[in-house]
Amino acid sequence: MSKEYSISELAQEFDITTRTIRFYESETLLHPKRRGQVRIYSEQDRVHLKLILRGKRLGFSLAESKELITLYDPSSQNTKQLKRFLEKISERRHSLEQQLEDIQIMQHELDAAEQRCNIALKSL
Amino acid sequence: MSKEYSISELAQEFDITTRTIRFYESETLLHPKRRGQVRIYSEQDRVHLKLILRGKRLGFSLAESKELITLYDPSSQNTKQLKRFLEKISERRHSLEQQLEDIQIMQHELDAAEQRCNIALKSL
DNA sequence: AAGCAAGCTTACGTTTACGTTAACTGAAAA
DNA sequence: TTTTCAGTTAACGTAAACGTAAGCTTGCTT
Repeated sequence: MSKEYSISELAQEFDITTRTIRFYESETLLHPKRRGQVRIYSEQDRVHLKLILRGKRLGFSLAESKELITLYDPSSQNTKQLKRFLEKISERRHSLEQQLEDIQIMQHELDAAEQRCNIALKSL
Repeated sequence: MSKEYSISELAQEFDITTRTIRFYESETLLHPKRRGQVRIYSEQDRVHLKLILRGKRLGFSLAESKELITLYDPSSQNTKQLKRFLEKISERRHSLEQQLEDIQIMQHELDAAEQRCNIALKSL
């Protein structure tokens, strides 16, 4: 049996609140098991949470992250679904490439800004 | 004299609404001139708008983009300010590097998901 | 002169992503 | 046994980022 986690373990590991984790569940992004009424998280759940948080850092909405998780799920789908998923993947790829470009531009701008600052500092 | 833009010109160019542009102004991220009560945007304003939208794509809040614009402004600052700016630059750089890593991971995941989809499609 | 498009202000509405009590439960420690 | 702690549901609150609608002005254009 794979490892199990409590809600506060995950909250600590990822530096978020338990409220946040429960909220993700209420938005059906997570589906922990229950022992009585207490939530038990599997390794899969943990991976899903990781995906959500990574998505967040990339500016994805929860709805988008939810899609990503579905897309990540190797469960059975029909041809039409799979083709839609491939389209989604392509969309995401474009978005990521745009972000990559944005990041590179920003990094250059930060370089330039830093230089200007340092020059200004030296001239004081 | 550098070029001037109307609000709808910019809205069209960047595919946003005029409401959005006015909102950015109300949040003091933009400072267009006025001809009467009509807003006139300079090339600088356009660049600032560009920065804001790039920030958005990277998941920055408007407050953060506002900082970036200030940081981008080569106006006169004292030593303390400049040092704070350098810190901010360093923070941003870390954030961008994290994002870069996230993007790369995601791209690999998309690769894998795409493969799985294609394999599943062929087996039908 | 009349109308229409583009712009303006004001203000309330909406969605997303949680924060924040409140009030309860069950297990464990003192 | 009492308290404490981690967990639970339910519900209302909130900040950010605009959307939307009303009602007004201005500058063409027909």
